[in-house]
Amino acid sequence: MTDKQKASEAARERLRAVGLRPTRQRLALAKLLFAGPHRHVSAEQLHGEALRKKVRVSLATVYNTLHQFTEAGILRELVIDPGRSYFDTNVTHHHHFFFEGSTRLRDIPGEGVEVKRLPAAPEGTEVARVDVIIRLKDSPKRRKRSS
Amino acid sequence: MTDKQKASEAARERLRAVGLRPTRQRLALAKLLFAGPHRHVSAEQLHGEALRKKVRVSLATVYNTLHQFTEAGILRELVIDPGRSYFDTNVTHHHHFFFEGSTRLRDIPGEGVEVKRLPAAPEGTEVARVDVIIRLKDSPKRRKRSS
DNA sequence: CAACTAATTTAGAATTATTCTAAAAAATAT
DNA sequence: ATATTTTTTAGAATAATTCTAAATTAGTTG
Ligand SMILES: [Mn+2]
Ligand SMILES: [Mn+2]
Ligand SMILES: [Zn+2]
Ligand SMILES: [Zn+2]
Repeated sequence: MTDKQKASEAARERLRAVGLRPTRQRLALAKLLFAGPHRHVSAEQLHGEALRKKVRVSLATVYNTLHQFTEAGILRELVIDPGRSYFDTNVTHHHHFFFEGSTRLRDIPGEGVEVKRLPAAPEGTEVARVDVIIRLKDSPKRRKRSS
Repeated sequence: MTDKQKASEAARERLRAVGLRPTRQRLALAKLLFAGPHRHVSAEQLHGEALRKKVRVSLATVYNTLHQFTEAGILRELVIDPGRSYFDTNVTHHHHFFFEGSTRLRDIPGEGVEVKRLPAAPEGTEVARVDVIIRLKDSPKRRKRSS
């Protein structure tokens, strides 16, 4: 079996597992998202990729699909940048480096950070998720000695 | 001296300290933001409050002012909710509870959370800020015993 | 398969938050 | 006062996202 076929199988199986019909669009998007290593994509980015690969799919469907995948638990939505959401194919416990001024995100393994002494969730609520975002800026090459 | 006068003085002094001209609009917004206890506001919210208090100010000026205050270090911008920024009058080190499905934020004192074993910032970058967001959901009243 | 029903996709309009533009107004400096 | 610089503003523009309602497609049943 070719790699392409394997990716198709995997995508089909993934949709079946979460109870979503394996439509042409969803299969194509699932392949783009889950074929290679983990990634962080915006809706526009993914839509662009699909079009480049000659997969005809509307932007509305990309949004619908990303939200369906998120609800199904095979994607995770990240809010990090004002005015744009990212979707993360890595739904295991982990945190993020964010390079300010860019759109780049890098994973930090879940064991790589410990969040200690979390206060209890307020009465009537429970913790849905803990997000740690480490915002990075370029470090100045070298500080001039002050005059 | 009345409380009102004291708030005006304080606002004027705050603007002077960061080198922003004490215009009518900036003074009014500074009073709304910094008079009482710490708060988390969106631009629209603050604009609404100003209008209710008969302070005539445009929404564009509210945005300009919030960004200027942020650059000056007397506000901090929080990205938590897709499609809307909050501005935090508490610029000391602290983290947040966020009540999903609402727009409510609650501070967690900086000492209340410890982030341990942070990996080093990648080469050429340095940590600008570490944000910890604890996303809360309503806890179910009581789970029915499974049948 | 054919017919049916329910789910999905889509184009395009609408909405929302935010930013931009360029002209008027206000603040400061001379 | 006059001049210079900064600020404000209305309104247009932009960008991401959501909505609507009609067309298409998938799964199901006879
Ligand atoms: Mn969403
Ligand atoms: Mn901003
Ligand atoms: Zn990630
Ligand atoms: Zn806060």
